[in-house]
Amino acid sequence: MKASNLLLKTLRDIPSDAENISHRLLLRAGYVQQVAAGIFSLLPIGNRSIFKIREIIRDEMNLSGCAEVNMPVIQPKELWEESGRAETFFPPLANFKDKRERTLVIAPTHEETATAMIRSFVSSYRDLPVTIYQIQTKFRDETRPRGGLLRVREFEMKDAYSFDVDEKGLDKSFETMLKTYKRIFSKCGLEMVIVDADSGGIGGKESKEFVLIADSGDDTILISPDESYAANLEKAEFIKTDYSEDKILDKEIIETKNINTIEKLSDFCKIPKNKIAKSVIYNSDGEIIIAVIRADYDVNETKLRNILGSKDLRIASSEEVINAGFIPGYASPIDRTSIKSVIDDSIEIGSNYTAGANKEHFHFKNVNYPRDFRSEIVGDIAEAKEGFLSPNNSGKLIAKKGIEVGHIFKLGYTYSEIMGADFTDKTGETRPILMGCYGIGIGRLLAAAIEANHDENGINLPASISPFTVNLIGINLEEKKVNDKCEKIYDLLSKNHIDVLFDNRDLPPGVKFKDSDLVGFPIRIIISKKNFQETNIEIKSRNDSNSSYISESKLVDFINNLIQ
RNA sequence: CGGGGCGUGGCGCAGCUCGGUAGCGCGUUGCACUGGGGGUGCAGAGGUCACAGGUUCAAAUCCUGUCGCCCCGACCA
Repeated sequence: MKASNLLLKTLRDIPSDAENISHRLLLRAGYVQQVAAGIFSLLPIGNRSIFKIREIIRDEMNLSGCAEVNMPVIQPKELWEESGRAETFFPPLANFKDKRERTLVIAPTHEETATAMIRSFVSSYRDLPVTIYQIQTKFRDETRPRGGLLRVREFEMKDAYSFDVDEKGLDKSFETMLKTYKRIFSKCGLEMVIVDADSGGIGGKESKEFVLIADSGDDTILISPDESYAANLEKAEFIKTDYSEDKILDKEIIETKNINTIEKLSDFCKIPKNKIAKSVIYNSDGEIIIAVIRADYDVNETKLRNILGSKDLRIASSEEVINAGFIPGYASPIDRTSIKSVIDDSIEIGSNYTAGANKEHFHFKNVNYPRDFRSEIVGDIAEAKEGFLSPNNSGKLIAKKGIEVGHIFKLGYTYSEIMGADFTDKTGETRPILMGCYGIGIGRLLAAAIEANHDENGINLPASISPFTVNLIGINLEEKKVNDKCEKIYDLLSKNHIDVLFDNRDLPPGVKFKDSDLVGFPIRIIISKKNFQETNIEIKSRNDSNSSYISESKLVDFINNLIQ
C-alpha cells in the first residue's frame, strides 16, 4: 500500500480536553475520527489494526472449534420480551419503529438471538456441544461515553455462546475459552490479568474478566502480592479481622446527643470503628431492607444485590428511612423484626458493639449478635480494599486500575429455560441447554493496546496488530534513483507477503520520521541519497535507536525474524 | 441523571469582563529553495463566530432558550 492512497494524515494538535492517552494518540495518528459522542469512524490506518485484531480472534476461535455466525444488529423487540430484558436492560434498549409500526431494537448484545438460533436447530444431545461466535456491531446508549474507544456507544464485539448438555460440558467449554482468550491476548502482545468477576445482570454464576492494568481504566481490581488471587472490586473477597472478645457484656443504652455519624460516634465513645455495628438502609426492588456491617468495612452493593437477589438496589432516601420507622443516624436492626435485614459475617467475629437505639440521641452499648438481633441472611457483603488480607492468605491486597477487555461467563440455564432452548438427553428426557457467553471488545482492545504500548513519540503497537509491519521511507523521491529503489524494495516485500507501506508522499524527511513513530510502524526502511552508495538496505526497528544494514537478499528473512 | 467546562476558517486556540474593522499557529493552494527528525522564503484562498429569540444605532461579545461536545461523579452484559 502506498501512503498517497491512504488518507494518512496526522495531526499536530488535538483538543486539549481529550485527556486519555489512547484517545489522544488515536486522534493524532489518524486512526479514528469521532462522528458523535461515543461513535467513531475508523480511518484507513485504524481500520487495518482492527482488521488484524479480528483476524487473530477468528483464527484462534476457529482453532478452538467455534463456528462463526452473523446475527442481526436490528431485531424485533419481541425477542427481548421473551427473555424479559426488553424492560430491564440498562441502558434502555435503543429502538425505532419500522413503517408498519413494529418496534425494532438495536442489539446491545446477542444472548437472545443466539439462544433462539440454537433453540431452532438443536434438539438432541447428539447436536451438542456447540459454540458459536460472531464479530458484530452492538449499540448501547451509555449515559456517558468516555475515553475515546474505551467506552463508546456503538462498538464491535466478538461475542461467543456455548451450549452444553451438562455442567461438566460447560466447564470444559468455559475452560476452552479461557485458554483461547489467553492465546488471543498473547498474540496481540497484551499482558492481561485474569480476575474473578461478578456475573452481574446477565445472570449466571462463574465469570472471569481479562483486564489490562492501566491507570486510565475504569475497572478496579484487587490482587494478592503473589498475584495468585485477583478479583474485581465487585467480587473481591478478603479475610476479615477477628475482634471478638470472650466476655459478652450486658446491653445498655447510652445518651449520644447529636452523635449521628460513625465518625462522631467513634470519637465520642472513644472506640475503634470495629466496635461499631453500622446499619445502612436500602431500597431493594421497592422493599426497605437494612444492611448491618462492622463500621470498619463498607457495604459492597453488588454483593448485597446478589445475596438479596434484587434487580434494583439503591440507598433508601431519607424520606423512606423515616417512613420505615428509622431515625437517620440512630438506625439499627434491634427491635425491628418486621424489616428484612442482611448481616455481614464480620458482625459474627466481633462482639460488644455500639449500635443505634432507634431513638434520637441514643445508642446501645454492648450489642451482640445473635443475642440482640437476628437475621435470616448472614453473609459476605463487605467491600474489599487495598491493604485488606487476601483470601488466599498471601498478604495484603493491592488495588489497581484496569481496562476490562474480555469477559467470560457461565450463564447456566438463565436464557435456555426462559426461552425454551431444550434438548433430549440420552434417556429421552427433555432438558434445558447449559449456556456460556464470552466477549471481547475489539475497539477497546486496540485502545488498551495503545495504553500499554506507547512512548513520547507515539504509538508503539506490536507488529501483530500494527497497521503495517514495515514503513518504507524514501527521502527526496524526486531523485529518480531513490524512487526506483523504493519501488523495487516495495515490490520485493509485497511479493513476500510483508505488510509494507511505501510513504511516497512529497514531504520533508523529518515529517515522515515523526509520522512513522507516531503511527507506530514496528519497522522502518529508509532509502535516500545518503545511504545510496551502500549496497545494503538501511532498516531500523521502532524500539531501537540505531539502524542496521542488511543485504537485499536477506531482507525478507531479517524482517520476518524481527516480527515473530 | 447531578456538578463543571467548551462551541470562533479543515485542525488547535486568542478575542467576550469593558458591544463598534474577526485575529494567531498549524494545515491548505501556487512558485522557488531545501532534503536524515514536524525545513525556508514569497504570494494566495478559506469564517452567516453552534442554533433560535431578545436588548441595542450597532452583538462573536450582554440576556433567555435550545442543540452539540468534553471532564468529574452516579451507572457500566
